Amino acid sequence: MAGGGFSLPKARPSGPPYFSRNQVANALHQVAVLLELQGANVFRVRSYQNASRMLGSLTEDLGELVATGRLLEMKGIGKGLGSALTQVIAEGLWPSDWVELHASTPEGMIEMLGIPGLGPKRIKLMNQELGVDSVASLKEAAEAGKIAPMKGFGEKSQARMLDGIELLARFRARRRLDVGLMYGEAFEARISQIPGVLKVQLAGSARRRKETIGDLDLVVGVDAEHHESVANAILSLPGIADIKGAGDSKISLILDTSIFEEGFTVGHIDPNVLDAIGGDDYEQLESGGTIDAQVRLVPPEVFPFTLAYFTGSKEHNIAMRQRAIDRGMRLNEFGLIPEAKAGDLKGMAAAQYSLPAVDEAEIYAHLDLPWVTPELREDTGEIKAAELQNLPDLITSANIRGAWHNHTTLSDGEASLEEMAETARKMGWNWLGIADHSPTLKIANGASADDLLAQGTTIQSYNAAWVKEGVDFRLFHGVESDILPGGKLDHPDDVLATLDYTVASVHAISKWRARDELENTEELIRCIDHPATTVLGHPTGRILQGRDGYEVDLFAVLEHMAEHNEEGRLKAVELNASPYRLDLDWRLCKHAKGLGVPVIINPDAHSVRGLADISYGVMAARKGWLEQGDVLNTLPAEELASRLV
DNA sequence: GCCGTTTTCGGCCCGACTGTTTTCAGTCG
Repeated sequence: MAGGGFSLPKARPSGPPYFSRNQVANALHQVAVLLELQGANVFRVRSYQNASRMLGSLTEDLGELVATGRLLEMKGIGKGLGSALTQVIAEGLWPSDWVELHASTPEGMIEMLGIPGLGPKRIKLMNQELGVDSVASLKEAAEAGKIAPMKGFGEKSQARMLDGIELLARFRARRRLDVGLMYGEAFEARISQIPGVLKVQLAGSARRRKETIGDLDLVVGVDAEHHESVANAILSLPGIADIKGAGDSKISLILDTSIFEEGFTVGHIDPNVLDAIGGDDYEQLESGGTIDAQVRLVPPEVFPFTLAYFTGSKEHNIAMRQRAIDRGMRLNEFGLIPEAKAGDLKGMAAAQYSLPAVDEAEIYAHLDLPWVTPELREDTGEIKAAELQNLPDLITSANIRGAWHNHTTLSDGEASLEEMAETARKMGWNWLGIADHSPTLKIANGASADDLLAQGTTIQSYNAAWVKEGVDFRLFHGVESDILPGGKLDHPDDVLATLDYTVASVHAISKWRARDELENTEELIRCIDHPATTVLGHPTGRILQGRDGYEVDLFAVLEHMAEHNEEGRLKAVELNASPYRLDLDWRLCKHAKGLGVPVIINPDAHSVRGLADISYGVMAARKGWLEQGDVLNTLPAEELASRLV
């Protein structure tokens, strides 16, 4: 979340609107969390959460919604929130009870929510009884044995809290998608080889391709006669560091790196990314790493229901469940059960009356919907789109013909121009763009104008040779220019004019993070207005699990880019495909698409191996509802070239 | 706090597991 801090932002001086939609959605989320910690009615908490999510996925201008009063007509915005938000946007004043909530809740209590197994109720209780108000003071109290004697707590709870604190310190509780998939696929492969296993599939946020993953969910289909032997076999697989719990249908485990048959390495990481995620300690941390996994064992006829249920998201499930209720049925992890037949039966006992489904598509069909691909299951409009038979035809890796933002040994890449081109061709691409760093970025060995021009000459000669040989492949020549103060680019205009394109990116992260949203937004817009700027590179500078991006109103930036595109000047936004970045965030892809701003997925490869990171970008693009036509990588080389004039 | 072709009150998704209890609350997904 941009900004990071858990506080209500200051109103921008230029309002109204005094706050961006992101800021308001964030504030609502924070109020929901604070209300939980105060022990407020859970449904009241939920309405704040719903409103936050609704605003976060809105594509209309919030200021306009307030000005026209249409905000009050939106589902989830009633009298209370409606007038509060109107005041926030139109007058720049946060409601006094929100301010009071922030003032009266120690920040450490919010941090404590990140400890697995600890929720708002017990945090509140410990705060009242023991004065615990931070992770540090909780650790102290637990080590002193003060937690266990409390009513409703015990020795085990106390020990679990200490374990949880250690986990939080090591991994901030979530892992990047690439790491999660690596563990998940390895575990899935091992389970699939156990005799008696009919099916096994990774579910949860990994299947939905979220940029970070809390824990792994796997669903295993097994006949009753093999249930016990399969459960035992899973518990004795290599790679299991600890067994947290093992019930009849659910096994809860901690996996470590010994799950990988071929060992574990983190591969090449950019120095500036590495710095943000812990520097030289990172590889050691990751090789000593663990991840939580839950395995559900179910009979084969129940498998699709359990898979759908544990794929989530929670919000998507709630909406689906409601849809079932509207049709007189009950949807859960065991089945889709007509209420009239289920009666008072619960859980698995009711499942015998379930409508049959051999796969997820049949479950959706029972609810009059086409199958919804897991990436879209976030309750951000996919159910409505499915209902209207209007789901996007999502981009796939097979649609990708090339990418623009890649590095060579001219700056900080590990591979030569030739090696990069060769690998791209082997991947079946038709073109590749080279965009090495510009001079200001000394840490990345930014190339001088002369070296850049020489690189251009080499590229021309390669292209000429390929034409001669009848090879359907070409190189594009660009640069990744630092965005300098005033939104300026890092090369003279006459040098930039020799290039096919310019990727403009922020690298002076600490400086940008020290400034406010308004200044950063204006600076980016100035840079986008530079005639040579073609692509806005990694638009927020975030490093997942490392650092938040700088604050910027990307809605405003994208709207500005849209104006250029409408007037025929190509201004594309990068979806940086590095699993450490995935920036543009998928949540904003749909907005870029709606505005008509082209997206380009860039691996930002610093080695031949790095080109493969494109797959993470495609996952994020799919999650962001992008279709072939929204993404420049899908264009044939000549068509792309024609967009550059 | 929101919502309503059973509308202004009484609902709001629902089940598993854990650790604490001896009938249940808290947490999670």
